[in-house]
Amino acid sequence: MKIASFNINGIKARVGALTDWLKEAEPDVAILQEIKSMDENFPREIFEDMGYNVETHGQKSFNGVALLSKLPLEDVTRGLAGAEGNGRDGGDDEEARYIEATVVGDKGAIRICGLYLPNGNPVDLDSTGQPVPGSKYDYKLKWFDRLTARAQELLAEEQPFLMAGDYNLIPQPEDAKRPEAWKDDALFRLESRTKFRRLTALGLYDALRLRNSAPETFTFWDYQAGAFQKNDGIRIDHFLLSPQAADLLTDCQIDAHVRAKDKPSDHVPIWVDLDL
DNA sequence: ATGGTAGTCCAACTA
Repeated sequence: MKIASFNINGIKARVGALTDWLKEAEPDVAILQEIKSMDENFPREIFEDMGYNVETHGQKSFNGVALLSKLPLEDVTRGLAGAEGNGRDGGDDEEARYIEATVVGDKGAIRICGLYLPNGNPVDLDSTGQPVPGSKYDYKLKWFDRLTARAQELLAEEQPFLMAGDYNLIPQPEDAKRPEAWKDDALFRLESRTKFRRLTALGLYDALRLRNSAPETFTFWDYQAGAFQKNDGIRIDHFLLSPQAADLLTDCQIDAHVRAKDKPSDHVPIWVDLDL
């Protein structure tokens, strides 16, 4: 079973690039981020005509996640528990960033968690260096805590699951062409990386690093300053696998060539193949 | 320090 994640940066602008890649890559499941569309405006028929079931969790203009699957999407849930009602998440995930569903393959089921973790910039700190409550950076760090809580719940079930998407997080210096340029950025600051490390330390596996130790392996290149041509990128789109899912992993790849096509997203797809 | 690009949807925000 081939499961892919792709931050498409706007479905309206990406219908062509997305359908081209789907035809070429033929994933069984595609986890999408930044659809930037309300549910009723998502062009679901285009993907249904390609044989995909479609579940969206959208909002107007910003964020928004979706699942496309050739197999039925069961027990779909939208939003991540634990919102605080701090005005930014409205107490119930005002920002559409999370969706879950179960897919059943020939050899068993897997719970698929699709996420678009907050960017977190600008980093807003008080005089003691603590993130300002209610700031974007604070929201990012708290969102990590909520995701970690959900991972703990799922790990207790001891079943295959994965959490995939745009984590807006550079795990290590080798995951950026120019790590020094990111040292004070919410994508690389120590508080953010500590949260990511705490999540993986529960016992989740970074699928790419189970299969690939090649240098300069990135999933995002800024549109500006010819970043892709210089391979001035970062690795921020990740598949984290539960132990039971990691046991099924047969491959993990990044489709970097997609970034060189017409009207590309600034992210490229990353996918895993599981023996399911 | 600014502006460089892109998407959404026409003002400004997000990345």
